[in-house]
Amino acid sequence: MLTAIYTAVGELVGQGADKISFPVIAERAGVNPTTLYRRWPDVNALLEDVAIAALTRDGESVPDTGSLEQDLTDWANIIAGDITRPERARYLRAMVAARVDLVTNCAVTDARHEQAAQMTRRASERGEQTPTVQQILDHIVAPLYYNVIFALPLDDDHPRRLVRDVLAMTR
Amino acid sequence: MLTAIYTAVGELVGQGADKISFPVIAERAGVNPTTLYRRWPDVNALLEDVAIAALTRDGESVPDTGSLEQDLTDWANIIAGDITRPERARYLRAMVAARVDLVTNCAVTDARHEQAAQMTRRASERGEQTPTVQQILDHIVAPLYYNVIFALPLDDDHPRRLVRDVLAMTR
DNA sequence: ATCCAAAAGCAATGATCTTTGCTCTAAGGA
DNA sequence: TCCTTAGAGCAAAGATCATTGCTTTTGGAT
Repeated sequence: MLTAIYTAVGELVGQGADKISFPVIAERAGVNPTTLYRRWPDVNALLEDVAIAALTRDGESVPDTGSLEQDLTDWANIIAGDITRPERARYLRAMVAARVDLVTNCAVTDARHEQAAQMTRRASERGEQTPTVQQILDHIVAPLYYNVIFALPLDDDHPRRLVRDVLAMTR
Repeated sequence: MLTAIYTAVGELVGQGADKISFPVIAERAGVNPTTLYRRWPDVNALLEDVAIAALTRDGESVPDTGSLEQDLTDWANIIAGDITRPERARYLRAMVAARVDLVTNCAVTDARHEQAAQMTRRASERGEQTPTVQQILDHIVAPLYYNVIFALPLDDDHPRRLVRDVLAMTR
C-alpha cells in the first residue's frame, strides 16, 4: 500500500512527469485518490516524504582509505555521481520546492554531516590535521548540491578540486 | 500588460500563495487567462521568467573598499541578507522547481560570476594574491545559496567565516 | 468467533483548470 | 485611408482536481 504509493511517486518523479497530482499517483499505485487526499495535506507533502526516503536510504559506505584527502575525494565523487543522476536531481528539486517553511535541520544534510564527522574523526585519530565538519559541508557538499540544484555543469574534476581547496585551508 | 503580469506573479510568490495558476495570476493582473495560456507553455515557465527578472535586477553595487577580504565580506553579507528574505527565498525555490532541464548557465549565477570577477580583478591590480572566481563561487556563493535552498539556518557570522576560509586557500 | 476501530474504497458534487474557435482591437505598411 | 496581422478578450465545452458522506474492508483485541 504505502510501498505502492512511494513507488508510483518515484516512477513519476524519475521520469520527469510534469503533472504529478493525487489522481495520477493514485491510478499508478492502484489505490483510490481519496486515500491520498486524506493522508497527506497536499501533493508536495507526499513528494517530500518520498524524496526524503529516497535520498536518505544510505547504503553509501563512508570511504576509509587511510588518508583524509583520499577519503574526501572518494566521498565527493560518490556524492557527485549520485546526485547528478537525472532522477536524483529531480528528487532534490522536488524536495526543495516542497520545503516552504524554515526547518532547523533536514534528514538529507544530516546524513552528510554524520559521514563527514566520521571521516574527520578517523583522520584526527591518525594525527592528521583536519578541516571542521562545517567546513566540509560548506566547501565540498554545498558546491556539489548547488551545481546540481541550479542545473549547472559539474565536471569530473570538480570534486577533487573542492577537496584540494578545503585541505588548503588547514595548512 | 507584461508588467502587470510580472507584478501579479511577484505578489503571489511574495506572499507565499500556495495555488499559483494561470487563472489566479490573470485575475490579479487584470488580464484574460487565455493570454497566459497562449504566451507561456505552463505556469512554471512564467514563474521562471519572473524569478530571473527579479533575481537579476541588480542594483547591488559591488563593494570596493581597497581590500579583497573586506570586499568579499561585504559582498557575502549583501548576498546573505538578500536571499534570506522570505520572498526571495521563495523565488529561488520556485526557480529551482521550474528548471527541469540542464542548461549550461543561468542568469542568476552569471551575475555573481561577473561581480566576483570584478573584485578579484581590482585586487590583483593592487597586487593582492586572490582566489579564482570559481573558488569564490564554490566556497562563498554556493554555501550561502545551499543553506537558503535547504532552509537551513544561516547565522550572522557565516559569511565572514566563508571569506576567511577561501582566503586561507591562497596562502 | 465476534466485535471494534482505523483505514480504504466508492460515488456524487462542485470547483478549478485547460483548450479552442471566434471576435475585437490596435499598430504598422502599402 | 485602408489593409493586414499579431495580440488580447470572450465564451463555451471538456477535462481534471478536490471534497465529502457513506459503505466496505481489514487487522487486532477480547
